Amino acid sequence: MASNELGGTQTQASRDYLDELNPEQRCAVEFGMEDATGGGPLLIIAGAGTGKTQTLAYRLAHLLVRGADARRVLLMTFSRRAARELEHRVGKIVQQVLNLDAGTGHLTLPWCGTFHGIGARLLREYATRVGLDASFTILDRADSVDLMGIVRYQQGYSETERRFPSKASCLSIYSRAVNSREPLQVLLDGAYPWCSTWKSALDELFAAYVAQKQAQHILDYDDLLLYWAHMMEDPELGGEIGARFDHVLVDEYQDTNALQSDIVHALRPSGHGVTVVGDDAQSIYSFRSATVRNILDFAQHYQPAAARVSLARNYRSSPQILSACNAVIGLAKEGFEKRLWSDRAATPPAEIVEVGDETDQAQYVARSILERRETGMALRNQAVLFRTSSHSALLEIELARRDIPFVKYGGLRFLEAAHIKDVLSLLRWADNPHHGLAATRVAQLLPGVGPATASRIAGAAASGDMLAALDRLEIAESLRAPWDELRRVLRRLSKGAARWPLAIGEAIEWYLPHLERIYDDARVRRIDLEDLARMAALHGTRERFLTEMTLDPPEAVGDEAGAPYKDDDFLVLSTIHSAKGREWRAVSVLNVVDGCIPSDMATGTIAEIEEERRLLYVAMTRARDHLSLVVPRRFYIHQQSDKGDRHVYAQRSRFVPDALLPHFALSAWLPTVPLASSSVPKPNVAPIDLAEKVRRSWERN
DNA sequence: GCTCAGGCTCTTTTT
DNA sequence: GAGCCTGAGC
Repeated sequence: MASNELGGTQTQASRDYLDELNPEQRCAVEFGMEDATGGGPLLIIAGAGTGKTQTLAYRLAHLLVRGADARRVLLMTFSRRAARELEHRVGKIVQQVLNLDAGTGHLTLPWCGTFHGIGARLLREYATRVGLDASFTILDRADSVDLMGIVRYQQGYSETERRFPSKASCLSIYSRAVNSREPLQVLLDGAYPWCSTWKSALDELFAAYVAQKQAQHILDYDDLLLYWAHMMEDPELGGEIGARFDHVLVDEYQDTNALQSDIVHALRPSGHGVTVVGDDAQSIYSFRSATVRNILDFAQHYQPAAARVSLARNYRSSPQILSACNAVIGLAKEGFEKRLWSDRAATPPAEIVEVGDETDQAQYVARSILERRETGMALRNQAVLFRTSSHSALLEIELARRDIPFVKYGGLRFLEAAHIKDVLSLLRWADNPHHGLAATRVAQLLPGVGPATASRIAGAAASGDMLAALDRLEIAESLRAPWDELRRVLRRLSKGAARWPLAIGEAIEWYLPHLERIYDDARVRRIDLEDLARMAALHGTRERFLTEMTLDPPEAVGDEAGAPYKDDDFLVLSTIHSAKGREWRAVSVLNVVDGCIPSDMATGTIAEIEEERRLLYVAMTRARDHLSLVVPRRFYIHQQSDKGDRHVYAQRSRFVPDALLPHFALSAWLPTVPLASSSVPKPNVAPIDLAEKVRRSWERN
């Protein structure tokens, strides 16, 4: 697109647009520009709110303005949302600098996306050269767990007396091993000591899991990186892929794992044209094998060492909020020493609010959100963050009760609902006849078909011409009608026959009778299917729809689906992980107590606890003008099988010890006394103010 | 070979 | 409260 026009259009007028940057940012943007290759490796340490995206966008724009070819720039971000935003910002800057009018068309960076997304693209392109089927299907996490479960069962590890790790544990061990590139025994001893004795059994299990994936022409998330890394290790192919790019930029480098850093290093072994950006204090993805060592050791990886620029001026938060953030991260054990500073206008200090229990917490938060809204702060400028998706359950009820619209990020996804997976499985099976996992899932929807029949059906489908093979298959007479229906829809969906997006309508139409039969709440689920159909229409082909739904699933409940709601004002609820890179004027953090932050699932090792500390830091640094940490004193514990529900007293999070309290304003909040307990007449009660009551009836409460 | 009931375990964060 | 495994009954 615009890249062609960019070559040679370098102008003098473009110099002063860098004046908007502060000296450190400018240094990062201009680094190595005297060199046609963009200079040696560069590490940008960008603290929270220091204009990281801005700096990266300017550096990219600067490269393009000075003649770099947009098609030869590889930009990897953590999420698709971040990729889109960067692309948009770069386009705007370039357009302004070169005085292109809006009609010139938007600049596109064709190689801009997540590691997994870029990996998938390269693998499809090089599939035939590396022995893959170019129409491979990508397995999402839940499907990977299911496949691991099947293999686990086939290998005979599911007999209970042997107490073998669960399918989910098996997959997470496998995934950790792949992404960290650690030998299995080392990984087990370090992170899964209770599984250490299963080393050789796990070796066998994983070998079978890999064989199954290959037989079914499917890749899981880890494979997208693993096969890519393997391609890079081949001298010829690796060189060829590396030579396609002049510049490699990686955002959120603190959250990359060993496999990803190997890929980056292999793309450009000399480090020329490599820029990585990140903040070690915000590393929160070690459960996905991300290692903060990548960023801590990046500079020394090269000879001579990579240049390093640190951004410490914070543009986001008020000095009061920042001092609380700095205090919390100041207690961390390791990291680049840096203190963020801000000269924004003063605000009241960050708050710690004690409430009675989680019910009070929900009331307090809902109420304070409405109060701020009354002062003119729109709901969309406010967010509520929490460690675990379920922590917001009570608040969601309270918000619904008060008619406060919200969107929730993180946690259970749309795609994980059984009825969505059923329909997607049908499409995936039609797309990839070898996909036994999808095939067995679909076949078992037919009443009277269980695992045995389903696996016969899947086996037949994988052998050559799927439709002919299924026609030949012997199926019990009692299954005749549903079996005919299934083959009919498969024929209509088969490659070539299916027009997109009409095909999804056919798939849903076939599925509806099964939906009605299986679920009591079929009507609600049917609405989800309508949403799915709408999303499908936004993608050009079936293959792209299936790939993108897996790699970039709709992030929020209600996201994408409800276009008419887009203009509405709504509150954001989000897990802290999903809040990365975002900011709001007011942020409330729920359950700032030990057991939630840090999660009691993550207090085993010092490294885990340190990561939980960074998690709280990430949550706090999202706030611009208002921050409150909510501390419920009493907790109801459900799901403790033996004694039933009980409640426990919680301590304020260990990450905010008494010594840090001077950085906060402390308060306690009590719910308004319920009417019943105040109904005893008190002396000197004021007369009932009916006028007040009438006025109040117009207030939103 | 399919389905359903009953007893067991585990419970986070996500591309 | 859900998911997993087993075993009884059809």
